[in-house]
Amino acid sequence: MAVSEVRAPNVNRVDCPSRPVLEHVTSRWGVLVLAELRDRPHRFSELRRAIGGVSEKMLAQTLQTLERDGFVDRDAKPVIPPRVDYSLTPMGREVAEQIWTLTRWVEANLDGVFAARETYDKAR
Amino acid sequence: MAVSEVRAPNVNRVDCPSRPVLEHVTSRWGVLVLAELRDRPHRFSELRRAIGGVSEKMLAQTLQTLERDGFVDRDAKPVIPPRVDYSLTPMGREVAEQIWTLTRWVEANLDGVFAARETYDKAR
DNA sequence: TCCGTACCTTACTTCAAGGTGGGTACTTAC
DNA sequence: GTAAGTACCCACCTTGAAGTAAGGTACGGA
Repeated sequence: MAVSEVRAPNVNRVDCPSRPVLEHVTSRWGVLVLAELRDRPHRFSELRRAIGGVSEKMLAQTLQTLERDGFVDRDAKPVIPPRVDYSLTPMGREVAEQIWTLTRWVEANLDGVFAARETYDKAR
Repeated sequence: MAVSEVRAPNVNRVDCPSRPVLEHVTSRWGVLVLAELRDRPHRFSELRRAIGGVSEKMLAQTLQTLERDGFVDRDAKPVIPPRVDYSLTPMGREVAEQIWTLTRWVEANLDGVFAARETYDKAR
């Protein structure tokens, strides 16, 4: 074994660097961006129109974070008017697939959640 | 077709009720709680010790939200001192499985993320 | 008698997420 | 000529999420 012990990443550790990464992909807008880019690349304003309620600021911020982490590829063409295409990297495609499954699951099981809430609320 | 059109749930809609649900399961502590409960039921303070950095307040709040949505089952035994066991409902087990896969994926791909960040940061 | 454990709740405070509105630089459509 | 689209960045301010701290209860042990 090596002299310096290399700790395996563990999200349960307060200071584990995997925490922020997980938070980026599960963030409010991160989830929706990844799910949306799953089926095809989008331009900035296309994404903005597709995802209801995102402000330009938050969309730009979210895309930057995801790009920095290596999930999103940004392709800026030096033309006027500006044209920027966002797509998933191979790594991004893997997470997006999982996120997408999760979003579809939630959509499909909404009724179950509502039923649970009714039971819960009636019990008090 | 029926007279009243029933819109299918769509996370991309601002007002779609699936949004909050998705936010609950992908919330900072929600993710970690679900992942932790995946392998076995936990008591409150067990969870608190397992998940680094949660305050009692946030853990209680997170558990309540997940219970109300029907993902977590709360079993409070009327004994002194209080004993409360938290476990996953069948619905909860389905999401937890996905969340768990995601967390493992992130842990396993941390190096890829770091590499991407280095490339990104050096480019400016 | 006071500490410690277990499972919370409430009040107070802080900090970051997010919204708003402005600016840029250029083009096409009205 | 003026408005709108494109893809942002920047500064300001509000809101809500989260942290901190303390209280509450019923007991068991020192």
